Amino acid sequence: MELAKTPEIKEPVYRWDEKAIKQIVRDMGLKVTQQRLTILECILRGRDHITAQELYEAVQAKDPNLGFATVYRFLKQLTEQEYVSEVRMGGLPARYEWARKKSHHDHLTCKQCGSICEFENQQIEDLQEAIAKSFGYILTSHVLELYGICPECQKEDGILPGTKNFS
Amino acid sequence: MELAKTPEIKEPVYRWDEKAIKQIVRDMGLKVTQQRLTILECILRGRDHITAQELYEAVQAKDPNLGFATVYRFLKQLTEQEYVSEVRMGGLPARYEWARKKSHHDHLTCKQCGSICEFENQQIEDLQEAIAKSFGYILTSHVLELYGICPECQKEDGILPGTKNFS
DNA sequence: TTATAATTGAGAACCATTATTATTTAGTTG
DNA sequence: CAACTAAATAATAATGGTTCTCAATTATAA
Ligand SMILES: [Mn+2]
Ligand SMILES: [Mn+2]
Ligand SMILES: [Zn+2]
Ligand SMILES: [Zn+2]
Repeated sequence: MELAKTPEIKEPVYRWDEKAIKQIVRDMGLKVTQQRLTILECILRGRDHITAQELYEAVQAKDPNLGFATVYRFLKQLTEQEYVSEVRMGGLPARYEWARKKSHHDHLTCKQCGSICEFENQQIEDLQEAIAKSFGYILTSHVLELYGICPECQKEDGILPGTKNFS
Repeated sequence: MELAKTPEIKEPVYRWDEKAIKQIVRDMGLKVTQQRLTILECILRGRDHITAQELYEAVQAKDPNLGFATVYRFLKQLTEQEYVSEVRMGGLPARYEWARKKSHHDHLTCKQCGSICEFENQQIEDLQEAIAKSFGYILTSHVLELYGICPECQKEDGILPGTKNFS
């Protein structure tokens, strides 16, 4: 199931205790509110590559009063300050991941079931730089998303299209 | 201004006369309607990397009755049958280009003014294949978009952020 | 020409995201 | 601790791109 040959350098979960989480919010120059702590907990301890909607649902479980806009607002701030990074695939809703526990990577997504592999490839990164330079551009960012059919879905001939486990 | 070191193999414009355009629609297995001819004319003779909205406006100039949904509908069919390809950048509106006059390419976009360079790089394509294979995936498609600052905008220190010429 | 299935235009619906605003609250200052 | 103020929140409306619905129209095959 978990075929992610990830290059992720995962910091252990206990790194993210109450105190550490509060410190993140302070470091961001924002007020420490229970809402922000709850949202951060869900991001740090929940699934990776989460959508705003999914995050909202996770957060709801802990605090049913926590509003919808608050999740989006805070997600935006986290993205701006590069605590999380936003992964956009086609016209689909954006997905978010904690950016500071992994090095830069791109994604390979199964079109059938949605499972995601992370990879990094310095050769491609270098080629991108070279291309930009050849046009006289200063490269500031890039999006590289690969789509395909994962080994699981190749086997089963893909009759489980609703599974969608964006791991 | 036009710095696009494009690899495009442009077929001359006169290739797209009335007859040829009608034939495209027939080849698609669709009925030949004046609306579809008008839309195709605008795609084939108009600017490249056009948005649905821009296309709609171009089409409006020729036929003010031609509806909005018709443009989207036909664009989708064209995309499905790979007559045009859809380029999505982040959360921005999709842009479309006639896919059958150029070979596959990716895009380098200026964040400031929006000008687009097209490039193809077989090395990157090969690496993508290799990555997918290494995870056991069958690669079906990919998105590679580079973003940066174009030479023009580097000069002028970028005080013309509204220019947006998605060439 | 007729029959019929495809196409159209208008507008409603949709969905992710952002903006607005009145109310509440965190953090500071005394 | 109490008072103050700027920041944050929840609810809700608005937005913008895109898709859907459906009654009316039209292209094509027989
Ligand atoms: Mn990732
Ligand atoms: Mn192009
Ligand atoms: Zn799969
Ligand atoms: Zn530029």
